[in-house]
Amino acid sequence: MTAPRRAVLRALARAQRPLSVEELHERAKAQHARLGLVTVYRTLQVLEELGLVRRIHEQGACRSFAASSPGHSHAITCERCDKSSEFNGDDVCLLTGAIERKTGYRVSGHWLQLVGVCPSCRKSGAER
Amino acid sequence: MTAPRRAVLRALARAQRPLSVEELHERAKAQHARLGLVTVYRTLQVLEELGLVRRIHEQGACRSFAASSPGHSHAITCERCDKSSEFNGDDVCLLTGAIERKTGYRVSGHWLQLVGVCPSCRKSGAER
DNA sequence: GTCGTAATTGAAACTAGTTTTCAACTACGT
DNA sequence: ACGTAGTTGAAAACTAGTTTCAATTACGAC
Repeated sequence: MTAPRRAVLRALARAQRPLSVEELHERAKAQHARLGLVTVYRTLQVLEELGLVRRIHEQGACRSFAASSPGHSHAITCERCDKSSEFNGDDVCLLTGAIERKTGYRVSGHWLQLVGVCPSCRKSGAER
Repeated sequence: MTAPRRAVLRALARAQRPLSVEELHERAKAQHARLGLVTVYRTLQVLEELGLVRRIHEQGACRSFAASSPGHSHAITCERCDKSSEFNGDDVCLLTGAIERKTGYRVSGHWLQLVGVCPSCRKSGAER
């Protein structure tokens, strides 16, 4: 555990929304000025393997990352402010039985990404 | 609707698994020899907007595409042979209520990608 | 505290993937 | 057959991500 890695972790932990590698680099440099972009990539790779970070899949590319709690969970991202939260994913597991029956596949894994409007944007913005 | 586009569509329609842009280019060239890679990119973009093609999101990058039927559905990909199928996604919509209560977000969209073992691989391979 | 080793770092070079540019070409309605 | 708007492919430009390598750093053994 080195200073550069701590800087990346800290920037990720503080973020309220998924960050691209570039953004993360910018922010983490506040903690550790001579941090290299390469180290951000490498640190993310390690953290992803450890399950501490999740990649956020979006429409086109999938280049953003967010901190993730251990255990089975999914992310929901606000379409207005990009803020990202997690929720427990056990409900989804209940669906696998139905899906196995429908498709004939044996389901071994899944992931789900949700988009919505977060509570504070619901208050401030016009309700649809 | 031009010959190059037809070639791309045809290669996609025939594929039993998601294809990368390169693979698609290779296969579509069988129909239209001097097809440019750029055209494949452009055609995919158009088809994606029309909802005829879906991007398959995988562990690391998300670079494969598969034909998709219109309407709300999700993809499931076989982890052994990569074959990809679709299924109706109405079940998942039932979850949004529970998720809205849990997170406070208003859910406006989602997508789900599943991984599993397809029927024919289940037969041939050793059952776990 | 000092030493040694193995892992980590950052810069630069490199590769892969994707987009833009632009002149030539093609589909399609007139 | 003609005109026009949209499409095409090659090359160049660009972006994201990876590899290489010498210098640096963490950390356990002494």
